[in-house]
Amino acid sequence: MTELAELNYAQRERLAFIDFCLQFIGQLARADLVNHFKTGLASCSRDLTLYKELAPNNMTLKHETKQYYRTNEFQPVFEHNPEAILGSLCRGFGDGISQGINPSEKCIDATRLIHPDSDVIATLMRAINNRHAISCDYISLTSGESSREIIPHAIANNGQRWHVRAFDKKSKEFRDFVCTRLQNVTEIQKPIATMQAGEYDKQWHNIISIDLAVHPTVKHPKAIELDFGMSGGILHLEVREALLGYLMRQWNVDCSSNAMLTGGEHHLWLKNIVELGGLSCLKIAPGYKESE
Amino acid sequence: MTELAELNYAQRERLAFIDFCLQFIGQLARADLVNHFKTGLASCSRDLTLYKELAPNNMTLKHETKQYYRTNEFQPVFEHNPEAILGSLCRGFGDGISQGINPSEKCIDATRLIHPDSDVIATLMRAINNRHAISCDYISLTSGESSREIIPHAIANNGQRWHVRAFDKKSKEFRDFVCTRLQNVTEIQKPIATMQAGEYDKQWHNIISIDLAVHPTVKHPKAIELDFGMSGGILHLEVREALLGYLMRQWNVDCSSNAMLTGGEHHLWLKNIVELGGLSCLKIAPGYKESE
DNA sequence: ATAGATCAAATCAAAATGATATCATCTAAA
DNA sequence: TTTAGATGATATCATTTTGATTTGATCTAT
Repeated sequence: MTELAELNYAQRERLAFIDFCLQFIGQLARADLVNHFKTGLASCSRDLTLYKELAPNNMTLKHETKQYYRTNEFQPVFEHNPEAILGSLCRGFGDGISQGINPSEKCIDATRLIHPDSDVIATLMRAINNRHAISCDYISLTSGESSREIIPHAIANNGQRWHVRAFDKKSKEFRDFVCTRLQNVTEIQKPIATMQAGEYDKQWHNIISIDLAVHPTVKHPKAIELDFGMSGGILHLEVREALLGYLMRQWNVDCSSNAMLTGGEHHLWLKNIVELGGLSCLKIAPGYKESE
Repeated sequence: MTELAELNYAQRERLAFIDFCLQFIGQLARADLVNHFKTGLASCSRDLTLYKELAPNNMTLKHETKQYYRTNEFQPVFEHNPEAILGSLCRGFGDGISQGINPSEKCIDATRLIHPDSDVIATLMRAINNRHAISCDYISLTSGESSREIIPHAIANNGQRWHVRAFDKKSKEFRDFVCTRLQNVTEIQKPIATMQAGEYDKQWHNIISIDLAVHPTVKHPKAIELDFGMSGGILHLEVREALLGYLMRQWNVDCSSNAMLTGGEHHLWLKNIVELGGLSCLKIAPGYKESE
């Protein structure tokens, strides 16, 4: 009996592809494998035979259409990560290499309007890994353009934009910089000062426990419980302090102390806001009042 | 001279991995390849030699650290899609198969709080491909729980949730259903009526041209122009009518006729709102007034 | 009935891979 | 300073995987 673990990387990939197509498309022909992996026809037959050996009841060949079909007894051989599945469906699989783009008409991801430059990302990531500073020109929404030296230690998406978390030499504190607003980014090839390293970014490393509850104005709370996979109407999360405000804004979480926001767009309420005490990061959160 | 196109899928994948590591991490050791592809050490040496042949100036071996380093003359051999890059960095590459999860500390994607069940997605996708209806129990925010038969034709992410676009037999029109609010989903194995097919979903197929402009209240418009890659302060988009409202809400686009919203959270304004005429899909858009 | 498409299975040659041994280079500990 | 240990390169050979080709089966469409 063949075991999955015995197989090499390429073979497992092809079997995973078969598994995926059956589960999420329902059918599969040899030509699909040839197209995707640029492999020979004979290989496809072999792979299909191998898959049948691993999961005899997962598919049947219909000669009418010359395709394999998923059976009702289908049991996935591979665990497919839900987020990754949706990504693959949207992109039309890509080829695993350059993520080829055959965007699907049937699975459409949210429109991303902000696309960081990949050279900027590359330079940032290398600086992060090398523990180096970068010099750049930054355009702030409040103060406009200026040259900066910053020491980045992480990149994060706040739901809309990609930010880089970095020590800012100008203000001498850790801050967020929007990746698309960085220009002329250059890695500075020398060691950084100790206190500028990511380890000293308190707000980044401080993990905050929050309880999100269904907002009391919601008429059918079960819908929201299902959305967020809540048990007992509560979603418990552990969040970096530096990212908490963004999260609240992204999910439109009512951060008033008594869930007093109305308007219908708030599905969630930050239940333990009072216990958390004052947090400057919540300034941007819906309904948050600082002086309480 | 070896050409990229001559190589097989597995080899190209490994070379792409080398290329990616150099560009986005800056360094690479044989062990990284062994870990990722579960390959033999000798193979790694072969792959590295092959990569050197393809791009002689992209990396140098430093014996001090026994690693290869990206040179300043680096020219990527593969085109890496920006969105895919960030995904790979966040997930710690995965293994291309089950998208193995070694979440990175240095690259953090936005927190997804809503995770559609992969069996639901699978059933929906198969029904879409097979042009079949499904039966399910749906919990609506406004009207609560009910059994439905719907004919799905696409899945879309509206920035927060995954929706399925489907003909609803109950209301006899095309509507959006939140994937996480579907329960007991079953494919109905029989042909659908003509008018229920996706081709007849007018709002889905109607493509609307919109012009987004930097909101007049923004102090440093260049920051926003950079974010959205605008030329001349305008971002032109073609959007499905069915998704337009979500897009406006996702990006907080001021949809009032004269960009009258204040508050600082609006970076964009829908400049050609007047030309568009009344659109019911904009009901949920910030600042939209129906009777004008 | 027949041509055409697609699948399966078998065979053989070519290519890729894994295992192993030997050597080189550099670091870090003795 | 010397030496052990880690990691890299390279070469060789056996094994495995893959590609190409042929033959045969099944079904559709004409």
